[in-house]
Amino acid sequence: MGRQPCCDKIGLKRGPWTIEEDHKLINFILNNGIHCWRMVPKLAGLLRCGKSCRLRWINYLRPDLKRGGFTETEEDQIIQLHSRLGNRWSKIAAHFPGRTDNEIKNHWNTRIKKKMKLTGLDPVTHVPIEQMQKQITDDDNKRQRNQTRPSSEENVEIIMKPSDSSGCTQVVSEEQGNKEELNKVTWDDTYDLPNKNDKICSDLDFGSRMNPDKNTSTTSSSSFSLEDSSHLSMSDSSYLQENSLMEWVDSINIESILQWDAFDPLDQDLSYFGNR
DNA sequence: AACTAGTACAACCGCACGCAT
DNA sequence: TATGCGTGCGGTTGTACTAGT
Repeated sequence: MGRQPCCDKIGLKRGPWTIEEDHKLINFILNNGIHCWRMVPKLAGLLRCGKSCRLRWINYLRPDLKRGGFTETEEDQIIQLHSRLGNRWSKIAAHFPGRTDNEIKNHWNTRIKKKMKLTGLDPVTHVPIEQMQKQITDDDNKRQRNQTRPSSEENVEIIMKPSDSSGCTQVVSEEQGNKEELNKVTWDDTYDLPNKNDKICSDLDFGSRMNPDKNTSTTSSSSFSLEDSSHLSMSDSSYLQENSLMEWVDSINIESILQWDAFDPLDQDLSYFGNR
């Protein structure tokens, strides 16, 4: 029997999120934390699938996100980590608190790849392109001479590891590479959001997320369509852009939020959240 | 001003994994 | 052991925006 779809897509909204949806999601998570993503849209009153909510939260709404462009240092670190870990963006992102795997992946594909090509490095292997072409030619010659199938040795996954700051690489085993994944940062704290609410709110600058320094109109407008935002008055818009989430959260009528307790089928699981 | 190509990034899709039953 | 579920991950796509002509 095949796998069921993650959610019933009929009647669910797709595409860019509106401010209203963002507010509902943030509101819900800050008040209840995250227990089951599949239930989040239902309980938060969103016509989205849980997966979409999770992505929106992790990649855009999470309070501890660091917005703005990558620094040279960060780019160098990404290159080094990519040479060790390959396209394992979540592992790479774990070394950059406040950055998401999606963000790093996008930055890699749009900027760093090109930058590396310009400097003569292959973005996949981190080996100088000339050297790689020579290697390919050598391998082809070898194969033609041997006329045999590749040995199992050739199927072993290798990781290119920078041996020094110059960007030269060396080969290490995957096991060795994994051992070097130190200081891994996880986002498990998210699950304790109700308890961390104060800290999050105090650290948060919602205005800067709505109006990131890099490209003010781009990021905010891409999160909701003009059509969606057109119903907002000027005062609404400036409110959204200039006030912190703290103020916004304060302005919420908590009683109007759908409570977990109101969701009978979940009664047993809801004990997880304790009494609010 | 209008059009086009390029860029950046949010969002989606499908698969894999871990866990519970 | 097999199956189903929930979630995480990486690849890809869609689209708003910008720069160039």
